[in-house]
Amino acid sequence: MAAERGGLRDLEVMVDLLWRTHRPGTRGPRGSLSVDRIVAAAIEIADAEGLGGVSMRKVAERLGVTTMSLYRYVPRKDDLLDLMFEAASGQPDTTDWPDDWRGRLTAYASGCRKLFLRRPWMLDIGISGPPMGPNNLMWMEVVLASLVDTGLDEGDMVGVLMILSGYAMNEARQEVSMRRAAPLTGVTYEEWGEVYGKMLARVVDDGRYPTVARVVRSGAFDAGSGNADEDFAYGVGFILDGVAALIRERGGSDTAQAVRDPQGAGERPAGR
Amino acid sequence: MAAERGGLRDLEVMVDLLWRTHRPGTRGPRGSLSVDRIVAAAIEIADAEGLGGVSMRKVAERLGVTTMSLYRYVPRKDDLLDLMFEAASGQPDTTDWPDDWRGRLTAYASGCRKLFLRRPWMLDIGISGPPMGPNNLMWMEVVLASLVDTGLDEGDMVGVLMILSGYAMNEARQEVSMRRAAPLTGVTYEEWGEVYGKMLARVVDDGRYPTVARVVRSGAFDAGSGNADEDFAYGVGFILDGVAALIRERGGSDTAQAVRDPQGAGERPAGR
DNA sequence: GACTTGGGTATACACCATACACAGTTTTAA
DNA sequence: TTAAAACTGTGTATGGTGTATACCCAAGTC
Repeated sequence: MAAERGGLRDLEVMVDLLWRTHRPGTRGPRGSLSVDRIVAAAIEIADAEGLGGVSMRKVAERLGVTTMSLYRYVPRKDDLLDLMFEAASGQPDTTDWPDDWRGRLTAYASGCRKLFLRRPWMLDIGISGPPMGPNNLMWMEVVLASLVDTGLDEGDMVGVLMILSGYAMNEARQEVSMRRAAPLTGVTYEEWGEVYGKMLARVVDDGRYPTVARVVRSGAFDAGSGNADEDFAYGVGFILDGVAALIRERGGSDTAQAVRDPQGAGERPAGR
Repeated sequence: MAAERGGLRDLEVMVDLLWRTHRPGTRGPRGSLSVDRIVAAAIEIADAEGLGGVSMRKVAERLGVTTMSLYRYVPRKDDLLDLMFEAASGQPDTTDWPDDWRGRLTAYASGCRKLFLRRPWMLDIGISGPPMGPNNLMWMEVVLASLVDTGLDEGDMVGVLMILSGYAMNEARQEVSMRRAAPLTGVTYEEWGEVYGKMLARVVDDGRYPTVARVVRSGAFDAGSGNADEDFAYGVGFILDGVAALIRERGGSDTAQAVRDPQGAGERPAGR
């Protein structure tokens, strides 16, 4: 499905869809459907069967209407997918976020990851552009706002955002793909590292991959061996160390922040 | 298509496919096709029409055979996609890579990015697991090997690899999606930042997104305004600064490496 | 020679997104 | 009051998709 995504798409229309800004057009009969109901139905299916289970037919069926009636509300299926992504993102819940930038960015990253782990199908939707919906923009807002007092300029902030969100998405994708493979291959997520190692061992020990072989043997790929959450936090901490260094370089008030830092930043979990 | 990827898949078979290790089975007639030819044909189509143009029928047509004959060589279309990804990756060309870890990681990242920009359809293939093919493993090998003398342990090395490759992929994805949107929306990649800003301005200035509004106004999103390559290099440099800090923390020989560092690491391009 | 194995084919199925024309309903304009 | 216009949902149709199944035939083994 992701193949041609982003190819043909009217930006203005999409923005109207994302923000539900629509001339109601008071002429004809009031529609029985709504973008909200369609998206909700599609999300229910995706939650139950994965993104592959989402077809226009099935969405329409669930709503008790014909397939084609959906097209009165959504121009193309790909647009529906974008709307699903936006809706499933929801507003970030920042109620128990700490006050310092480091804590907030940590919370953001783990919030992203949890979201993707809860709704793995979101990872199957190819992002067709920068965030434009209210929810995704709010996620963006909370990150950027966390960095606003650090002395970083806007370009830095965007860079940090991209690196962090990219990492969260990547880690989630990795974990999800392993969990998905589990049912058939019969290897659970926790055993994956071992299996991966065995798989590679059959093939890698020809001297062309000495470092890979060494790393595999070291057990560094045993993803689930330790706590996956800890591994993730370690990676995030690593990135945030970089951010701290950048802040220092830009002459920002890093020390003040560092003192307030609640987690042992450079410390990495024993398992890794 | 990407929906159910990784769901049902026999790992052993896939490894055999990726490494072309197959009992030739000398009994029946020698096949006129081969995995190589099939993958090559599929890649030609993807290069010309994008991943959406790749169907089993069209691949078969191009090879002058029936659709179903392909299934004698490739169990499922998703497997063919994985094989395409592996084949298109090719072996990394490290001939003019520098010797220091920083230079090598920089070269790796930009090699990744260039690869994805040259073959955007690779980004549309959902990664179904860790790298297992000879080419992708070699990419992994060259990165890990670059870090082997830095004092980082294996877990660190894997973490660095994931962050860096994830960033490269993400940046490429962003750029590709903008370029793809260009034909219809009429906005070129270079104008995207401006358009994005205008789009958001219509909707964002309600006080709920003060930081986003500010960042948009600052022009930080004007992706093409400066040199995209420079922007990317800046992000990579930022990550590598973090790596350097980690090396220092682990007691590795960072100073020696830093001296050999060919690029002004912390320096960021003016455009950003 | 009989038998096994595997390659390529033909057919068929279920499903997909979506283009198009139309019927019914509601509001607006004349 | 009437006619036009706008809008919603339906039915039908088109041209695709991945792949299961059964088949025929060539090539090697016994």
